Amino acid sequence: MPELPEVEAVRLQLAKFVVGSRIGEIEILTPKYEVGMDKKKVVGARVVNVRRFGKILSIDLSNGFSIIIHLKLTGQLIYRGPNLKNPPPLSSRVAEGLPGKYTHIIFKLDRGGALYFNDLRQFGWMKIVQSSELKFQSDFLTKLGYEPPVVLDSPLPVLTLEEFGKILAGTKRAIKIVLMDQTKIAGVGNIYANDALWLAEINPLRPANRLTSKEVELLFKSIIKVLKNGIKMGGSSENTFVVPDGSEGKYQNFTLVYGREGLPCKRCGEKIRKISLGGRGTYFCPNCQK
DNA sequence: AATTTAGCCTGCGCGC
DNA sequence: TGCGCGCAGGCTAAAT
Repeated sequence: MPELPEVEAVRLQLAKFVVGSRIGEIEILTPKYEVGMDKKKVVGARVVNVRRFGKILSIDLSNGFSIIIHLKLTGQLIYRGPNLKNPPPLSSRVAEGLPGKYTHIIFKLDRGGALYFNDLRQFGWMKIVQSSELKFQSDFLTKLGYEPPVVLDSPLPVLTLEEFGKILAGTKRAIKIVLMDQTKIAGVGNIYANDALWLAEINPLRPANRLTSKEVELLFKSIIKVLKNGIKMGGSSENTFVVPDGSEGKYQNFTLVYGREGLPCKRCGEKIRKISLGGRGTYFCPNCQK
């Protein structure tokens, strides 16, 4: 499930592969993906930049339009073409080749390149907007909040410790729910919320406004730490996630607590418990996360 | 105004 | 073996 580190891994490869390419034909294979995709706004334009706003990607074009994309749970963007010299083996997470069973959109690029949008569950979306409309708190960015400082060139305003403290003090919702609220903090999803809380030794159910200032600071640092580690590992291929060259991330092999139900806590050895919180799988150590 | 819930969609694992 | 059913999950819109 692509969160900030996963989407960042996609962004880095896309920037390498498609910046400078000209968009030729666009094939939309699944009718529901025609909504918001007015092809003639982008055909013939050149890709000038690839940005990331939280979990949303923006492919910026030379003609003032941007293609914005949310991969949600199972979306994939895969590139094949001349800018990928030695493609690694296509992960088995990409079903039935390219185009495959779950390919919905194909962007034909110049010099024989192509960008494929796959999505098994079809929760992901893609739409074309004017680049000038991609502003902080705009509807097109679904009113995303501040972003934890983990990359140098994020277009969203940086989440500071002070701002983080204010956000937590303003709600009594469970801390994990708040961490995953994109309108408050952009980019943190289920995997990294679980791991950050484990690292900070804080129970996911704790009301946000009841954290001590010490805990707030530790949690802030923990969020940054786990996100940076996720980026370093190229993201987590827990589900169907792959990067544009078709290879997988590594973080799923190094999660601190996520997905470790019944396994020993990496800190104290206690059995990791799984509960449902806000409809999402929540993993924690009942001994060291108080 | 803040918070919770249903729905989008498909594959998978479970029980019968 | 095979079938149906519930569950998973990010995010939005609607309901409370």
